[in-house]
Amino acid sequence: MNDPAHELPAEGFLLFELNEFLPYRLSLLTNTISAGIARNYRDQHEINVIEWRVLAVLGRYPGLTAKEIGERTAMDKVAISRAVNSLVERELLERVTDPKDRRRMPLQVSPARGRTLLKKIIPLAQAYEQQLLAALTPQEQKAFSSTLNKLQKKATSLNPTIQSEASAGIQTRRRVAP
Amino acid sequence: MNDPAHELPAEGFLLFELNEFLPYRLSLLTNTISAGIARNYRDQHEINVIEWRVLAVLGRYPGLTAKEIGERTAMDKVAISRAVNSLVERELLERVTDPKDRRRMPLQVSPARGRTLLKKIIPLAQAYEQQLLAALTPQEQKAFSSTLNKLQKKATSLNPTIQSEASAGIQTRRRVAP
DNA sequence: TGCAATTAGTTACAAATGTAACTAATATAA
DNA sequence: TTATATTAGTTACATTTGTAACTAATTGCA
Repeated sequence: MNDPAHELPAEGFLLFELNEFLPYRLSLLTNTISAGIARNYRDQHEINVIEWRVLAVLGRYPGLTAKEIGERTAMDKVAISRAVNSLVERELLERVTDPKDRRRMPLQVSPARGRTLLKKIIPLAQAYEQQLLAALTPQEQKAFSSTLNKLQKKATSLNPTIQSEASAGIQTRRRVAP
Repeated sequence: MNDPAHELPAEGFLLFELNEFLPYRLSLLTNTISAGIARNYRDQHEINVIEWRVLAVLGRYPGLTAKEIGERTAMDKVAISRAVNSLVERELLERVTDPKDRRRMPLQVSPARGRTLLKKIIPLAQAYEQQLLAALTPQEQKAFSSTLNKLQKKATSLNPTIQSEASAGIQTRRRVAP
């Protein structure tokens, strides 16, 4: 805003205001929203946020494997593996082995328990989202959505290493037995 | 029998799209940004995000106690305690005991190491923020900031229990020795 | 073929984080 | 006063999460 005050004061307090710092503000908002949602999922339905996301993605795209869920959601593959195992144990997901490639294990929301749970949770999630959005005018909603997309793109492009080790020649050497 | 389209399809996939779900989108953006920042803080300066926030708040408001930092930042008091101890050990913070109330321990960024570090990190944080904001027009920036505030307010109001146990009569009983 | 590299998913372990209970100091009020 | 409650901060422990290494299956190419 104002000008050549590029120098920080030599003494006294520093000018930086954490509360106006965009990454901090985003983090705070996300935490507030996640806390509310997570508590609800956990208390009412015994699933955590990762499990909810896995169910939601598979509800929309049946037959994805754990790997493909990771590609769609940018969640860690170990986290997905744990969530999937827990959901399969509780019979919320069905898992089969692809006979053409026995490493792949396509997943589906189980018609009985899984789908029933999703049909209960999805409307709750949508209602919560609507309550949040009610704080905004329709124009604000559209602008916010568009801005989120732009920031996501920018933030991704600014990040040093995301997804580079598999491609480049940075080999992940297996144990060497000489 | 007759059917308003309020019902989810009885079979096939469910309509819900995680990628358009606001809480998920916010979480994804925050994680992308935080990952970039955290990596930088950690690799270049050996501090984590909580420690960075503690330093930043104390740089602006010298003399706050751990408790007061918590009130300003909505961070957990145990997390703050750990961050403060680590920073004091590394002589980035100075801690004294308030003689008027010996439970309180006002904190300050140490003039030598602490302030030097902050003067290095603050401009980096600001530069990162500017790179993000460069994806937006000035009008978009203002609108986004305003919308974040509205959503934060709304999300806070929607949350069931935040900060209610200290006030209400939900006593945290100490051990009973009969 | 056959051997190195790659891939999907899991396991083991360390580091980070949350929760509850704790100590020490102060406040309250009978 | 003195006992009870409250407050600031810490500690102990359990749970969650991230990282690296691992198995099993498949691919690719010499």
